[in-house]
Amino acid sequence: MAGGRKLEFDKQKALEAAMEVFWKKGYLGASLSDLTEGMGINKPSLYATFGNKEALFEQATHHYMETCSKPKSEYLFEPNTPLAQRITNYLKVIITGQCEGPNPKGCYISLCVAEAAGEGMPENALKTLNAAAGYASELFLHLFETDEEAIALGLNQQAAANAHFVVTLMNGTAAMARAGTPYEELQTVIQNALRGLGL
Amino acid sequence: MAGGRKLEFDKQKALEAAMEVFWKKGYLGASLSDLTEGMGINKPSLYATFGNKEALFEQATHHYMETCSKPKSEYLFEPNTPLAQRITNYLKVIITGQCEGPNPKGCYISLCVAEAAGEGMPENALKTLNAAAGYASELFLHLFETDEEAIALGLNQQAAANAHFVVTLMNGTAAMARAGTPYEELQTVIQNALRGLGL
DNA sequence: AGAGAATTGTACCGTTCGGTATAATTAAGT
DNA sequence: ACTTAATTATACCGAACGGTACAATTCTCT
Repeated sequence: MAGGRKLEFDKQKALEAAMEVFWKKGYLGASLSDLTEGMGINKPSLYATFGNKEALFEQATHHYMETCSKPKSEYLFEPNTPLAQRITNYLKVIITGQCEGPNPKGCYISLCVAEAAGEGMPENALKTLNAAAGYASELFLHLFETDEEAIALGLNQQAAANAHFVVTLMNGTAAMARAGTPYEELQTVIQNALRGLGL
Repeated sequence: MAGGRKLEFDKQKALEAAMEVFWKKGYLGASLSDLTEGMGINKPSLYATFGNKEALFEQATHHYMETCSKPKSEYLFEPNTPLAQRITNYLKVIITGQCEGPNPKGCYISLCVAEAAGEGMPENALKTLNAAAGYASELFLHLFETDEEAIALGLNQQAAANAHFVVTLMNGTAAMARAGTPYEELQTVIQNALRGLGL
């Protein structure tokens, strides 16, 4: 006993489109008109499929982390690769993602976190965002504390400070990329970053 | 032949308050209700005194640059002080301003530039913002190209790249500060930054 | 074919947005 | 005291906000 009209759009494609809208406009900056237009559906379909704006944001944020953020972390743990090379590769692909390609410039998370500090963001959206925001810090903290070469180089002694440094720089490249700085100009900071870590 | 009722508020105090509202909420995020409430005046007074939201933003941005941004640059040109010390002092006061005090966390310009990339910002506000955004880059470019000690250290050879590095990091600390990172955790990046410059 | 379930488009809800018209105040100059 | 100029408070404008009711459409199952 079932039936009913079929969905006329691809749920995953629509979520991807919503992610791009939030990426470009932020949570508060993205209106329902922006979203429905970008997703190619109308409001009742959006609400029936994703709940409401806040729930859609949570799903879009999760999608961003899973498809754009987390996969890049593999570069940091590539076997048989010197630490400096791994960090270089990681930062290169991060900055590339911030500057180039079809996606909006900058970092989805960094933008929305900046927006969130101005208040006006609903509670669940904040929780989702805070969870995502801590990911990069924990990633580098874990790297500097447990990586064999990092320990040999003494980076584990000030693992937290070193992790803060890299994450801060990545937030900086995100801001610069969003402001329009091209990859070629931004990529040079990788060398400074490695020197700043003593590599 | 004059006369008329006296202004019941301090123009400069009101502009200062408007600056804080934009600093906290961004341009689009700051509603007229936010502004009038923060400034302690009502809408007709705001429009009579400052023009409209966009004109008020231009004046608030100018006020920010003159009172918060530019004065700190003196630390970079303090006589009889080693370059590393000057940069350290500058970054310390910058990060302090981003993390502590009565003002909103982070950087006014960095926030609004991030907002501007999402479109929806009026033209004159964009122009004002772009002019302000280039200030820090030019400052460090000028420092690395003309400072005696910088030249002796060879920092002028890659002056643009080195300036980009510092400015990128400052945008990063602004983002971290806005997200709530305290001064003590953020201040450690200064050492990494100096090492990254070879100092 | 017909009944029931689900999605669609349209039109609307109350609220807030940036901005303003109007009229009541307050002051200066004659 | 009276006119005139400027600021104040209130109330309002059309548009856009997030969200929803409703009816028409499209499907599956009997």
